[in-house]
Amino acid sequence: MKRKILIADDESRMRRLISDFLKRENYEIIEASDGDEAIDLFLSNKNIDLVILDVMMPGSDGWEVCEYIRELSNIPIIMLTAKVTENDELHGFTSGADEYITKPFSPLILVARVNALIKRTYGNESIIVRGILTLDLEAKTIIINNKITNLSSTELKLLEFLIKNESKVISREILLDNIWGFDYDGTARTVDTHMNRLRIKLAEAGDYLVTARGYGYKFEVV
Amino acid sequence: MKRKILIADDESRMRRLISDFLKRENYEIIEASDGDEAIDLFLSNKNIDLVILDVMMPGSDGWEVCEYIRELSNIPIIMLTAKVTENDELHGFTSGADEYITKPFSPLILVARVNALIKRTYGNESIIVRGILTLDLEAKTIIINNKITNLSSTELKLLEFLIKNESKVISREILLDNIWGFDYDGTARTVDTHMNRLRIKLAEAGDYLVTARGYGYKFEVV
DNA sequence: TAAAATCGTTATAGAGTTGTGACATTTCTA
DNA sequence: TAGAAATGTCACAACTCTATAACGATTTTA
Repeated sequence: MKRKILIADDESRMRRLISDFLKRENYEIIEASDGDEAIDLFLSNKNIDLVILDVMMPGSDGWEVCEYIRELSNIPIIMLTAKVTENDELHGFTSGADEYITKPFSPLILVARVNALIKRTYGNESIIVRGILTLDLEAKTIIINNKITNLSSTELKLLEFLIKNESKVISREILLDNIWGFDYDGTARTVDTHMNRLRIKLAEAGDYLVTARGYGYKFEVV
Repeated sequence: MKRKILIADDESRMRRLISDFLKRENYEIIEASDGDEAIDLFLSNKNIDLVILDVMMPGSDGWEVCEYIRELSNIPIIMLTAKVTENDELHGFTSGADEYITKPFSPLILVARVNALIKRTYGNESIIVRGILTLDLEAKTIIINNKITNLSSTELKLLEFLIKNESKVISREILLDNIWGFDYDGTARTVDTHMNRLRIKLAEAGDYLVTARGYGYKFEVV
């Protein structure tokens, strides 16, 4: 899955620099040129995975943006500080940022920190949350509205596969190949039945399993 | 069990910051505003589990407090240093601290270090309590509703392994590998039989051993 | 040494899972 | 709007997996 990163810096050259390096690492980049735009973009893009904030920006500065975002989410945040002053330290502690990088910095350092933070945060995810649905891969259960339901082996594999291809329509053939195995030669109707059973177990989250008539199915949080 | 942590720092904002983050992790916090108070509080609170000391403090500084405490106890100690100097390193070696964290630091890093140190120090305790079940690894017994039952070697290893992987489903293969050994080539049915025997011994806590059909077993306090 | 405890295996009944076909329902198209 | 195509739903039979008891072999304990 391509991770989405929001960068806020008022210097366009700096944004471009960071953006280029991160795109090379296969990240998707969203750029904001000041603090207020950063907040706007954060709110309108619901699945941003990491935020990089310059401290010095017109309008809301980096600290304000950081605190604002931290109110809403535990998403990892990296602060770019021109020089660490006493003030910055105090800000940093209370604003909830995860990492600090002092300007000037080597882009490679930045990339390394981003990679590390992404991995630390999402690397060994055994619990996947999408909307009101929580999938616990270790416990082999789903939780919806505080109700725990067991998933059978096929159901789990099916749901996991669809979530990992979130928003993409997957054909029955591909589902059969990936979940039942390439040599499996049963009918495609089998997929429908299992989707039906999954929807029943997903209950209020059943709508997340979307039929794409003529193509297959996709997982999408409505 | 709630672990008790003593924090000594002369900056109240810093104390509050650390305290907030650790309380969120369910630690109980005791705050000292200088080195002498830290020593007082350490002596008057007999069951402190970990100490965090700022190096720079009026009165007795962090190193002195560290050495003092180390005379009395092997309790884990984390030092907060403004910047690591040659001198600090030398101090560090002789004062007996377990960890160093350089300011400024991310609160999350601190929390992670504290968690790790707590686990390293107290993680391998010999009495494990889960719900109505008490497992005594040294006595090789379990206690349920005041009734003591002996566990055989296999039963003990099985129960311990499952508890240490609480809430995670463990396959029979992994259980066989970890408890019977990699070279063991018996049938997976053996696990079932032992689970059955364990459940009988666990009596009212038998439900803690949950069958995950198609996957294996997990330990979970209901 | 005899009795008791532990252990691995096997057989079997029962419970959960799965695939399939039949039919109902929805959606698309001419 | 009628018919075709695609999908949803249900029931059932086949299949797989698990719980449990019983047994013999081995080890430990009294």
